[in-house]
Amino acid sequence: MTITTRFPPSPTGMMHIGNARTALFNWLYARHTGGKFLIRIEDTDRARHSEEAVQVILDGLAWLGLAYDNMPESQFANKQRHIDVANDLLAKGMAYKCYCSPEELSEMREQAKVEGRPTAYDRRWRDRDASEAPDGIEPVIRIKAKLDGYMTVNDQVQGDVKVAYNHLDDMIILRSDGTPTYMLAVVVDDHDMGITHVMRGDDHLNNTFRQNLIYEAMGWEKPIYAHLPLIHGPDGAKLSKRHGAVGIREFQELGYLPETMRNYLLKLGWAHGDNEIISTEEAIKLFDFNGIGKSAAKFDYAKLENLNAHYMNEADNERLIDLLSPFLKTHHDIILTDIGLKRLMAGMDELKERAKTLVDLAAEATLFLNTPSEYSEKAQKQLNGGTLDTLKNLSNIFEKLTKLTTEAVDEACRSYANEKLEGKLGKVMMPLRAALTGTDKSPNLTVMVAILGKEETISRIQSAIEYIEKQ
RNA sequence: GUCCCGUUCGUCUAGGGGUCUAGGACACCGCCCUUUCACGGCGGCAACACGGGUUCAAAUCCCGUACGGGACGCCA
Repeated sequence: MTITTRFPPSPTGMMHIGNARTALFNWLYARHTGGKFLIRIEDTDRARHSEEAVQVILDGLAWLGLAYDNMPESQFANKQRHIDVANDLLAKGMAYKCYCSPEELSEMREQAKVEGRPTAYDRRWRDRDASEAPDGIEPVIRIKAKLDGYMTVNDQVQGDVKVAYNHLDDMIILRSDGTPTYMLAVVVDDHDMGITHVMRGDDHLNNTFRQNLIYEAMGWEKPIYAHLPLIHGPDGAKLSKRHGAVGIREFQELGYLPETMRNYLLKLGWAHGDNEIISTEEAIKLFDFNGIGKSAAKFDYAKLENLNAHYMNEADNERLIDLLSPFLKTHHDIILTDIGLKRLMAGMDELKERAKTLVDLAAEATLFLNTPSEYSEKAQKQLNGGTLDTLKNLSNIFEKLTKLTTEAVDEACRSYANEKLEGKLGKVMMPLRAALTGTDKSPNLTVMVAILGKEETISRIQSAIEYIEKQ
């Protein structure tokens, strides 16, 4: 049998990082075993459903590079099949009609709470005859759970987990309006799609027992389960918006690379010895249930950033420039010209080594693309009467050089420092940095000068000289 | 309240009875490199939740306690 995993998101308008990890693990396992990875959209809640919301999920998967092996299936489309199964169960006596109104049920739960009993449905209609049904109430269909013994789930992550059958309630499988519930739909779809391995969040562990009731009643083979611990925020609570970015789209917009996310998410809850940097190819080779941890992990934004710096540094220059374009546009309102493109290509080795995210990279790239429009406070301190001569002299020296290569610039700056400034290179470089970039931090200046070229370099120095003279 | 799960440095984790004076990574601190910032190099700080067992020997196995998390919908 081909190993088949699945990712069944409900279209909520965003793809939570936790779901992204679930998708990644399922994808990895399918690739590792040479099996299949299927997508199913859990869109049975029609009120909340929208095409855009579905697209957000699909976009997220595409960005992460998780290709699936089917046409994304709609759970809603399988509605009739779910209903048929419910009726089948009813006919077999494995399910029954319950005529409780929602009000009656909540009353029952209230009462149970007060008395300290479990709040599960008390099976009051399990053995009653339909003739006792009150008027005007459309029944729901509930599954009949066994009353004795225990169900054991051999979870690939959690180990053997045992629950008494009588703790499982007779859950609703078909609503009073005739629509199937999630519990029924997942089981039927997973079975029909030939899902062999169900990997999902820990929060579904309890559901597993109830869902297994359906597998057992239908005589279907149950899948192998693996329940992943949840991802928490720094404060230990379920990761949510108040902790910072949680949607995969947000991470994209913050300038993280997909390979970073894959590596980080993989390591969050899965480990292979001391390996930290794991390529996707390696991950496919190594991924297994053994490496999955049992406890919830806190999301660490600092570590993510560090990893991203690593992958940025490794990334291909042309690809980085492609990825950078939208950031230049949205953050700096820059559209790359031919000259800009050339400068970035020349400076990318220098730039990418320094940046942690594409947002950082865009900001630094700006130094190559834009003439400074203002000088930062620290830059202003470098531009005064004391450095005016230095800048004027540098301008002349650069003017006379036939070609501003890194070596030539370096040589010129050093000998100027030796002759006029007691060998203090910083006294040459810091004013030059301020003049060229408008800041006190920048990539290697000799590289910058070489990339900017004679005309642009001298023009920027001249602007700084004018600025000083106006003071 | 009921049921289920978890607990190793601040964080992610390695560890599956002796090799653990508990290893790695991020963060933090210090030094070096250096024209700045960053990178890089070197070094440092820092953890087996607690209490009982089992055993010659426990971070590793068992039980309990505490704490944390999750589930208890005609949502998915």
